[in-house]
Amino acid sequence: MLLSKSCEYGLRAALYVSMSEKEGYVPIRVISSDLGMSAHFLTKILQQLTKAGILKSFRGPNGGIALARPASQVALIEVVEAIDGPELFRECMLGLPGCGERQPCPLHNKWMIERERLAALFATTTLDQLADSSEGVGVRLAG
Amino acid sequence: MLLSKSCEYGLRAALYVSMSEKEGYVPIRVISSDLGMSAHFLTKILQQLTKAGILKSFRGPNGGIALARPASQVALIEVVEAIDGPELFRECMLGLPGCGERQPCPLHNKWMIERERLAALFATTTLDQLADSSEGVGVRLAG
DNA sequence: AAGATTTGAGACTCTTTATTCTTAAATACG
DNA sequence: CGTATTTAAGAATAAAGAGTCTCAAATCTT
Ligand code: SF4
Ligand code: SF4
Repeated sequence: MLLSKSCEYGLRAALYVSMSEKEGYVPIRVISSDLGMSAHFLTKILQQLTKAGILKSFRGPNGGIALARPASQVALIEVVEAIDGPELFRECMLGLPGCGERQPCPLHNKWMIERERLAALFATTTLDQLADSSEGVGVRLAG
Repeated sequence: MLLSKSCEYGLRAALYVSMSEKEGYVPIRVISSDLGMSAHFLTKILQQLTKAGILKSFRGPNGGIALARPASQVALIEVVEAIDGPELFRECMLGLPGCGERQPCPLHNKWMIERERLAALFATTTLDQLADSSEGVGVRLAG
């Protein structure tokens, strides 16, 4: 699995928030309901994004979560690394320590290229790029 | 994590076998010792490769495992799919069902390209290509 | 002030993956 | 035959990930 389930949920929720037209905070309950997730579980995941400075939260009635920055300034890689950590973009394919530092295997070069492409894809894609797509059709975020 | 730990171990062991110059069967105990793995655990993993027709095994003294086919005819993707299954090369990045069939997000096209590149990398690279590398220096398979 | 709403934090349970352990089956050799 | 060697199979345990539950803290409304 490329991304953990928590990470998938976090990304989908972040996209949901960036797509919600209203200005204020969106209750987690609403998000979880719309995306078919457990509210408790999603709350836990979104706390990680809040701690990472990607989301901001507000308690009480009319509370919820919102993007801490404009969607155009949140790259997907920030969400991924906040939840799954940076390992995916740094690890050796065979799980060996000190990737490529000594005796790199021929796979190394090819893998590095793919890994960098993957990192670039996540780093250059922002939430608003996904949210603005589909020309009004709406991005599918639930099954 | 791109590949499970079992899969990493299986790949490393398969590379080890394809690099061992001797003709006969290599005892799992020797492999596990050289690669710093538990013999019991590796045995279990290699059984999956044997069942998949990638390795052949032989019991008793002078027994062990060997490639069922020449290393030049074993693509890495076979090992990966025998252990981790084909999900990695088929799944949606956000874990949504029916990837791309309806309302594909803009990430979809980019992700499909990367996924296909990844699949191609595993599909076109064979064990002997890795084993023959490093011009005698030897491929590093242990930490 | 009182009660309702909503996130924060953490304990807890369940499931999957990782790892170890035990026993059986096949093979070689004296 | 009897014993040592080695894989096969599967139970048992440990660790990590996924998901649930409880309670506290902040905030709003009345
Ligand atoms: S060279 Fe290949 S096997 Fe060695 S650390 Fe890099 S990716 Fe891993
Ligand atoms: S379009 Fe994007 S989000 Fe939708 S299924 Fe394909 S990869 Fe997943």
